[in-house]
Parts: sequence; C-alpha cells; structure tokens
Amino acid sequence: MAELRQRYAIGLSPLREALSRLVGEGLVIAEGQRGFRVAPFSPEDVDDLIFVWQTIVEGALRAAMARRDEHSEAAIVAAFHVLERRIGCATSEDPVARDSYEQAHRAFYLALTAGAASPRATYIQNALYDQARRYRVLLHRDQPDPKDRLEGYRTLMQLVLTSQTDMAVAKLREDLTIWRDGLTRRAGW
Amino acid sequence: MAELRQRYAIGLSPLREALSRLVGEGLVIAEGQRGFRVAPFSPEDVDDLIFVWQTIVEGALRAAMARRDEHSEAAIVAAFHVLERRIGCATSEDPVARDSYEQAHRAFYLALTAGAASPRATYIQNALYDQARRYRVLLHRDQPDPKDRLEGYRTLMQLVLTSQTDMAVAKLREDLTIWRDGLTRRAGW
DNA sequence: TTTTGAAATAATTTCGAAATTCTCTGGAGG
DNA sequence: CCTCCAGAGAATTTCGAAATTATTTCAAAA
Repeated sequence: MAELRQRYAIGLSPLREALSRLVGEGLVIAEGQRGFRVAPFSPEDVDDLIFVWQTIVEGALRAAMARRDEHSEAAIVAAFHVLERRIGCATSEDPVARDSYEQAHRAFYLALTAGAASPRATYIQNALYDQARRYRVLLHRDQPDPKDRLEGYRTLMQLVLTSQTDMAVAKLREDLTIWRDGLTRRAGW
Repeated sequence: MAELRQRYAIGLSPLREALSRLVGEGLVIAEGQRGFRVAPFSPEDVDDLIFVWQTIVEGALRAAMARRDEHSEAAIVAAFHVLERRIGCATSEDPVARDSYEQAHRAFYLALTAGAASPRATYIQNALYDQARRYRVLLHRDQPDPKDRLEGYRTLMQLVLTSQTDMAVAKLREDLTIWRDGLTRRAGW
C-alpha cells in the first residue's frame, strides 16, 4: 500500500476505495484482514472468462437482433467505421495510439449488443473486457495481421446487420476459440 | 453518511469502502463528488435484471448439464432437501426464519448451475439475487402457496437431473415470467 | 418578476495517526 | 528433528479532523 500511495501520490482512503471498486470488477481480490492482491492468472480463469463472455454476448446479441432497431444498426456501422480507421494502431508501439484502437475495439463490441438496451449486460461486458486485457497484453507481440482481423469484424458486422443470428453467434464463438488457443500456446499452458 | 455512521457505529472509512463494494454489486450508485445513493427502482430495471439473470442461468445451466457431473447432481438433491425443510419459513413473520429460507432458496439455484464450475457466473448470480431481493420484498405479503412453489422447484430439479435441458430452461423462463407479472401487478406498473 | 451572482452552509472527500490484526522469528518442549 | 508457543515486527484497518467541492440562500440587477 505504501508503494501504491507513493506511485499515485494519494492517501490511503482513495486508494482503498479504488481497490474496493476493482474488487467489484474482478481485477482485484480482497481477503479480510489480509489486504488486497491482484486477481490470479490461470488457464481455468481464461476458460471462465471466455465462457461468461460468450454467454453474455450471445444472449445480448440475440436480444438486440430480435429487436432490429434502426438506430442501433447505424451505431454498429459507425463503430465499425472508427475501428477501420484505427486498425493500424493495433500493433503500434505508441501506448496512446494502441489505447485509441482498444477503445474503438471495445466500442465496436458494445455497439453490437447495445440494441439489447441492457445496462447490466453492458456493465458486465465492460468488466470482462478489462479482465481480458490482462491476458491480451501477453499476446501483444504476436498478433494476427490487422487486415485479417478487420475482415473478421466486417464479416461479423454483416452477419448481424443481415439478421443471420446463428451465424453471427458461431462467428463470435470461433473468434473466441482462436483467441484462446493463441493465448494457450503463447503462455505455454 | 452521518446517519449511516451512527446506525452501524463505524467510521467513515469502512462505510465508504462498504458502499464502494456495493457499487460493484449494483446495489448502490456513486456519482463523483455527489456521494452515494441507492440504485433506483424501475420497471425497466426489473426487465434488465430478469434478462441478464435468464441469460446467465441458461448459459450456466446448459454448461452444467452438458457435463453431467455426479457430484454436482448430488449437491442439487442435497440443496433441494434443505429447501424442502425450510419451505415453511418462506411466509414466516420471523426475519431470522425467512432469512434461513432465502439462504436455502439461493443455494438451490446456485447448486443447479454449480456444475458449470464458473466462478464468474456464480458471482454474477449472487449479485443478481441480491438485487432481485429489493423487488422480492415488495411481494412478500402476497406470494403463491409455498407448497406449489416447492413443487415447481421439484419439477425443475427433476428436469435437470434427467437431462431435459430445453425443458428445464423453459421452466426457468416460465417461473421468471410469472414472477415478473406478479411484481408488475403488485407495484401497479 | 425573473435571473444572476456571491456568500453561507452542508455535504463529500482526503489526509495522517492510532489501533487492531496478522506474519515472521526464535526458542523451549515433546 | 519436528511441533508448538510467545514476542517482535510489519502489515491492514479504522478513526476523527482538515480540505475540497457542491448546494442552498439571499440580495441585487435586469
């Protein structure tokens, strides 16, 4: 705690409060009278993360697509457009540029399910996205070609926009499986 | 804050920390420099709550049933047994007795999906259960006959134990719909 | 009469120190 | 040689006061 206090130049109270909220988001674990610690990494944790993400996104996506909202569809196209412009930043060395890509990437996935109009699903997706980031950085060096990834997102978007629900869900599942396998190989699990 | 500090006889630090964690569980909302407040009630919130609950439980239930774990099945039977013994406390006036029923009720639902072995799904289900409690108390006076409810749970359990996945999911969905309609009628929405 | 602005009030937020709790070390007993 | 227990040390946790920020009130001007 002393180290963190110095690093961020704040007192104990705001530090404890920040950590408490990170507990709620699953990034930090608190044990009574034993302080806070970073949530542990493990292959099982990755599987769990992917399982819940898959479940929530599939549910939200089906709900969103069942509604067929015009405004939501426009938002998806808009989010993809931004993602397209920033795809080049995905492998950048500049943290600011990479962050701008990550933001667009998150926004794209959120836009896909925004039509479900579920604040809780959005909140959970955001939390899971942050949790996945801890593993994503492990893959930073060896990622697939940005161009290919973009085409994957385009395919997904088009499946959503043309109401091919099951195909879209399958595409999501496929992407997650690829990601998981890449991570598993990279980490040597 | 002064009132809460008096009520629980604690200082500001633990109070703030407790509220921060409730933020993570969705029971409290924090606005910067404007303090904490109780998360608002609304018909839309009920719909969202039910939607996410339905999504998570369905996903976890399918995963759990796909595994067909012997130990998990035994845990379900055990949890139902406890629920059966405490069903009488459901409409009790004694808060302690009612709490023991609620505990068994929660444990039963958690047991159904425990086979999925997903810490995150369990965490989310617990959080949603706590959130639903805020609405459940509104229905406390006029609840269906405990005996009928117990039979509903028994049916659900048997569907799970006999691997009738789709039927079990349908039963869950039906129960939620009934609950929602009862709540909507009771609150005059 | 309505609006604007400033002072007063009341809230949230932060800080540093005190109190409690846990962990580690060293030694005695089995 | 291993186990158990007590004391010193280091951590977390809590407290009350100070500082910051938001809200309300009241008066003056448009």
